[in-house]
Amino acid sequence: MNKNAVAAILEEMGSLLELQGANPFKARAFYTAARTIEGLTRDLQGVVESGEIADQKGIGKSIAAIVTELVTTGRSREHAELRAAVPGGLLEMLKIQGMGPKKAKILYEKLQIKGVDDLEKAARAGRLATLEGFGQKSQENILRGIESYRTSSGRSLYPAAAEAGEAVLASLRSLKEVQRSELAGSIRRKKEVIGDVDIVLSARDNHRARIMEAFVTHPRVERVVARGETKSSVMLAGGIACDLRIVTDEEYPFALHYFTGSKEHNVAMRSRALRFGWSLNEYGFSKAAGGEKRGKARRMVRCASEADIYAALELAFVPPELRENAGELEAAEEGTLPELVEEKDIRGTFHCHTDYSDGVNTLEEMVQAARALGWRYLGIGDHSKGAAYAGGLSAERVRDQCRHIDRLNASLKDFTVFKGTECDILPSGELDWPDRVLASFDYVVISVHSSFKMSEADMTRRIIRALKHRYVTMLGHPTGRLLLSREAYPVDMVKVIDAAADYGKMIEINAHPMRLDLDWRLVRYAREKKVLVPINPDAHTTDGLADVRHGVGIARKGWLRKGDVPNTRSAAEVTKLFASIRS
DNA sequence: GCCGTTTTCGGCCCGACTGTTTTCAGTCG
Repeated sequence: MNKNAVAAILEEMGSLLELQGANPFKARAFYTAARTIEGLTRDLQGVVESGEIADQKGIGKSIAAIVTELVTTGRSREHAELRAAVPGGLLEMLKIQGMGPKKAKILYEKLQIKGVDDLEKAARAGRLATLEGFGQKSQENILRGIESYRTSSGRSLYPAAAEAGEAVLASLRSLKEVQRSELAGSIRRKKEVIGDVDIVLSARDNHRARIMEAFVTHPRVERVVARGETKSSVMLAGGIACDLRIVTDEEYPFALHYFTGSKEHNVAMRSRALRFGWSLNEYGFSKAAGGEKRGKARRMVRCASEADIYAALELAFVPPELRENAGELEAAEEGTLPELVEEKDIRGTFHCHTDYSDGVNTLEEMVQAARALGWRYLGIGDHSKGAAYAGGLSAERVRDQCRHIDRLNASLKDFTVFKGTECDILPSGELDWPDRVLASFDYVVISVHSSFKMSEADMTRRIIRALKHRYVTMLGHPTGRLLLSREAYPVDMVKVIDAAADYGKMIEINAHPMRLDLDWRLVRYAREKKVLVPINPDAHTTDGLADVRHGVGIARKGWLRKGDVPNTRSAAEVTKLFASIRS
């Protein structure tokens, strides 16, 4: 059993424990362990076999035994017992907004409700409102929750959520009452998948009502979920949830920090604050209850910025992208936080399309757009012949395009167009171009565009075989996730990254808004394995080139420095890099 | 169930909002 499956089972065990009314801290221990397993980049089986599993943070004797059992036998007795004790449908009910373990438990015990369908029937029949602790409003909210659960996954890709959040933020910022404001939450942390949009702003107390009114009546708002003086929640068009929090300007740095998260980072920060004798919340530091017992209380510190909060806890400022409690606090304490790659470091990109295949714009238009971004080069990667659905080029058209690029290069000053291809990886792992054609490019991107339904083992073998090919430069859209609603094809990315490290190949971060598919943990793993990670927008239009910014966000989240991203290098250095990968 | 800068017990982050209460529990982030 692989780590994602193990993590999912631990997660489920946490929920089952909550549904049983077990000690909530016990349930939390399972959630924490799930997160730890999920974040492992080493082969879980190896970690289990060597016995190092029990050394992992948040995994003790009991959970180590469960994980070991899961990895070696594919099942866990304890999990099976929990499953037998709690109807599976209750787990699904927890996904409904406003429905937690306590309510689910009551509904099961009093009304024998065992799942979402039962719940809907009971609510429609008005049977929920008769229960103690429930009422007419709860019943209506539950019905609404069921509807939105069924119509949307409740999660968006980063680019869509960021666009919606920026639109709402921009109109709030136009109000003169607003002092400081920012998108917080997972958008600020640049997660590839976003649960909701969080906005934090500061204003004087007597201005809050007017700002809150502007927020809940914003044109993008479809429904107001909750409305208070300092906090409101709405549903934006497109099923994107959005929260606004208003604080005083003095509280602002604390609120921004708090609502940026992650939850795990916050918990670690609060624990650290307690060691200083302080309690940390979204409003500031205060003397911890029983502070004298926990440690000697120090003088309160006023903080004008997030950096001041970290400084007060004797930490370097942690960039939002790193706040996952994945080693960033230790690095901040030691002063070893990385200098992350920035958008301004990008000097070109390697995977975009022109009207030779399925792109919209001409070669010249794409080059002009790249120059307008201040770039120094552009790599073209139109589709190979087998990609008929995407206007794949014939060998003759490749020759035409190469000559076209030569002519263009001769006319350009201080700008280089690289000849590339996005070559299909055939189901066998062979490439869609013969070596003779591959040799005519400066570099080769390879991608899977067919036979998505292979087993994980076969897909992994297929990709690794293709990656090994001498003319291959980099792997394109590595997990193949096209849309959030459609799962990625199954592939063991840890093995693929290991292979890329062995063969000296690169793996792209595909920054296309619908295809932001390289998880930050894998990006970080690639860096640890010294695999170079170019950021490619997979642009099909001139506008699409600017999508590299989404990739930069994920790169930063994966702890990438400038040197880890080859498209921060000069054209001459890139030319050398391509040549060295080939030799 | 996990953990340890007063360690093998006794904590485990903390506050807003909602809906149901008449002082609070549940949920969420």
